[in-house]
Amino acid sequence: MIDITSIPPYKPEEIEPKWQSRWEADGLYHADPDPKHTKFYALTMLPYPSGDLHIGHWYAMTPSDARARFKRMQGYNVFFPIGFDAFGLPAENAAIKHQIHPKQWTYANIERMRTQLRSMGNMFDWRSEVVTSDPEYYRWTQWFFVQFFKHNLAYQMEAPVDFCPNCNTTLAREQVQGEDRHCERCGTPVIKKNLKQWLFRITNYAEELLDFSDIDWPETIKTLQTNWIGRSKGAYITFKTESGEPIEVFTTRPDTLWGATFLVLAPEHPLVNQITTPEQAEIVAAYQEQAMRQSDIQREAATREKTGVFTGAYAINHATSERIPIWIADYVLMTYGTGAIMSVPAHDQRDFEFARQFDLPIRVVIQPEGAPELAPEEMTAAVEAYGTMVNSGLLSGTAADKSLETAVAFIEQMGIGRGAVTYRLHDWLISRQRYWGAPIPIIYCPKCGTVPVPEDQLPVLLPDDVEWLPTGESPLKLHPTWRFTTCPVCGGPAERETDTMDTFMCSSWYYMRYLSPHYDQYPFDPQLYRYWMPVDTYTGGSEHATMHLMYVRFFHKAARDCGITTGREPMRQLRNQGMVLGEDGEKMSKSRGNVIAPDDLVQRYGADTVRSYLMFFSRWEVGGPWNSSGIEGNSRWLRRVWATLLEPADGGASREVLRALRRKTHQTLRAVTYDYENFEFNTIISSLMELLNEMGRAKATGAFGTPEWDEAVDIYLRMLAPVCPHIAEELWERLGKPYSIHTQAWPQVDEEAARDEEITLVVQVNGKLRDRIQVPLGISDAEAEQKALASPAVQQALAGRQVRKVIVVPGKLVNIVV
RNA sequence: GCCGAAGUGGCGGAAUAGGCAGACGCGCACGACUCAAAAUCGUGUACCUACGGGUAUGUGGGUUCGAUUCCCACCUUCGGCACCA
Repeated sequence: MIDITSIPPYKPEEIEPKWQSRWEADGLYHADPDPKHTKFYALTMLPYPSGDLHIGHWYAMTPSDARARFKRMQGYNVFFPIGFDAFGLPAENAAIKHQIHPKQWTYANIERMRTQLRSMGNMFDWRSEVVTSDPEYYRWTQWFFVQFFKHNLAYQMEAPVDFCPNCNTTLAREQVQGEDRHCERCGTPVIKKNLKQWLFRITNYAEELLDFSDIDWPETIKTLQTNWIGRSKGAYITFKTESGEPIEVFTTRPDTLWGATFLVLAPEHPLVNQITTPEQAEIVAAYQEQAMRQSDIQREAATREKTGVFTGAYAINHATSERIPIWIADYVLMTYGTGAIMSVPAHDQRDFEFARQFDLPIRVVIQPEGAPELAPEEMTAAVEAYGTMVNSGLLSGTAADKSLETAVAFIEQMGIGRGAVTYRLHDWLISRQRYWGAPIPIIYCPKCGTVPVPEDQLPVLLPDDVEWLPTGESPLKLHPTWRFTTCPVCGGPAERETDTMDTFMCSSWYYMRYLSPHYDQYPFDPQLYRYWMPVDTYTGGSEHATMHLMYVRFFHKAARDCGITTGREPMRQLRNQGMVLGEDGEKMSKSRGNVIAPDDLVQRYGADTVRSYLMFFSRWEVGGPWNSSGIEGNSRWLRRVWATLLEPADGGASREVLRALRRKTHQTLRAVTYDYENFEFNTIISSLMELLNEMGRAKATGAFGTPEWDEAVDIYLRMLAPVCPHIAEELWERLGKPYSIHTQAWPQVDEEAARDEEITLVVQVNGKLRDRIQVPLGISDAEAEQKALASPAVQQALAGRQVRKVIVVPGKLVNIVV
């Protein structure tokens, strides 16, 4: 009899901290360049130190860690670093609310989160840790700004910009979201403010950003970025006012030029005041003011009635030599194209509505194929389809498929315009009127103008002795001495820029700093850069699609053009995880009381169980609601792994049982290898559960202690190690295998062992399942057909009917058609 | 309105993708162990059935010997965009 009590119980609370300290002490996860191994840079998005590691962090990081471990066992030299995106508003809000310095708040949170992160048992190389609010980090953030400034990729502009009245700062276009145009961080609707701000020329890279050919990124992210960039092909066309003032418009339909019966300018268009006639001046001014106020409140839905006023001025349509009126209307946006349009009411719905509203002429110049002949007075909507050009002078009769290029050629020949491409994308506004960020390293000198801080004077340090006003105004502006300095060029008195940088700037290059976080000659050690870059796999949330994930691509390309980086893209492969919801299916939030705290789970079940459940409960890219009883299943599974592998049993299994055990072991290995590679984490766990069930059955029939059993155990632990690193290490040791399992090689599939000897042949009659018969592998089609027809169940289903056709799918199925 | 993703048992999901629908787990039911309970182990678990079989992967069509998988139309949910000329 076997003495069950001799088996020690599985105690994750003991083995997990034990192994974590041992791995740490041994530097097990340190990655250094090694020419003998292919490098693999695995990266998970760095967390913001909000105070507590939440289940979302675990969900993002655990599968990334498991896959990094898998890659390492496959023989890659894997670098898997971690850090903190430590600048940002919450720290400052805490400062204002609780009278605690943002630095103190941030660094205390980081300390706490480091401990929590360690409890996950990830293979982070902590030597590479980066904190973006450390002066030795933001020195180089500022340095990048200076390089961009020198290469004319950073510039200052005064314009109406999006401003969050709650966060008290300007925002980039990407950080304004939704129909009500609210702040990405706090949800408050933004307002427009006329301010002088720093921007990066991301629009220079619009075309290159649309090219995803070098990278393996999810289609959804590529689509979101493509839509955000919003490329439109068309033409610029210059009209002239009667007094000879040029007005340039952008259109995607140069083929409709002959139908342009009026022009519309945005109310803020700089030409408006110049061209407005004295009689119209008052009404135009009133409209401008109203439009200004309206954009200050909120932009309304697209369905609202068109408004606008006539300027009194006329322009000449060079194509028709016609005199056409110039209007202003708020449906034309100053921020897109040239802020002016040619209005073609017959072929653009918005222009149509405007023309009907104000009784402006409508002229048909496109006749779509198959449509009844269009008559302006009968139209109830614009016809936007392409078609044959009509009423278009020399170009009349041009077919739909040629109309665009023919029209552009005509316009260019006439010298009134040119083919062009515009983008919806705006330049990246990086100025923030906040304290807790990297100061923009610029000095304003009354004599020398705008001067970058010399590189050897970086970083521009944030002063510690600051005070917050309840108004939320940046303390840097109010600091008694900090802003006053001397000009680095002439030495005269000068002032510092008091704005800090968007924190997305900090997170645009951290993957380079990880390589050498304390290197003080350059943002990174070039030798390490050559070895490790680019990032091979990047993981994180898809909510960053048009922010971080676009900025980081821009940044890398811009840095390349400054001669700093190489390669077109920073991250070769991207995968996004979904979100863990509360048990009620809603987003977790303190106010809802549905928050699942990972620390509690670790205490109750151990990190390995939490890890395996997170990888098991849903498709990783989808996520879903937490289930408190679901995790019990994973807890049971690991206890069963423990018992099945450790508890001895009697031997004496038959050859068939052992053969079947080997087959299942290697089939599982094949499936699990595929799943790790392809981010299909949930089926890794179910395959491991299945194999354990099979091992349990084999053990009950005497497999324990046989070479086949030992092989199954060995392969099992190696497959388990990336998901549950602690229990795998502990069992590995208890079974007398050499430390550490995490430096072992990934096992090879023995295809011979994995091969089925018998297969289940599915027999259908007219596509309906009638029988399943066991046949040897490699059976001929004729034999399969014969066996299928011989089946009594099939004979019954055939009921004596004539067989018309038999389809045999080798190794799978026979379908008999009658 | 435009762009994109997704709809499979009571629940999470599987089916490497035209070829056995529901793997694995949760839950539930029954049984074993126990004075009892918990834990553990075992068995069962899509629906209907006149026990022959029939019906099922959001709905309706289509292609095919065969469709969760491909095509068309529609419905629902989620995400993005918002008069972008």
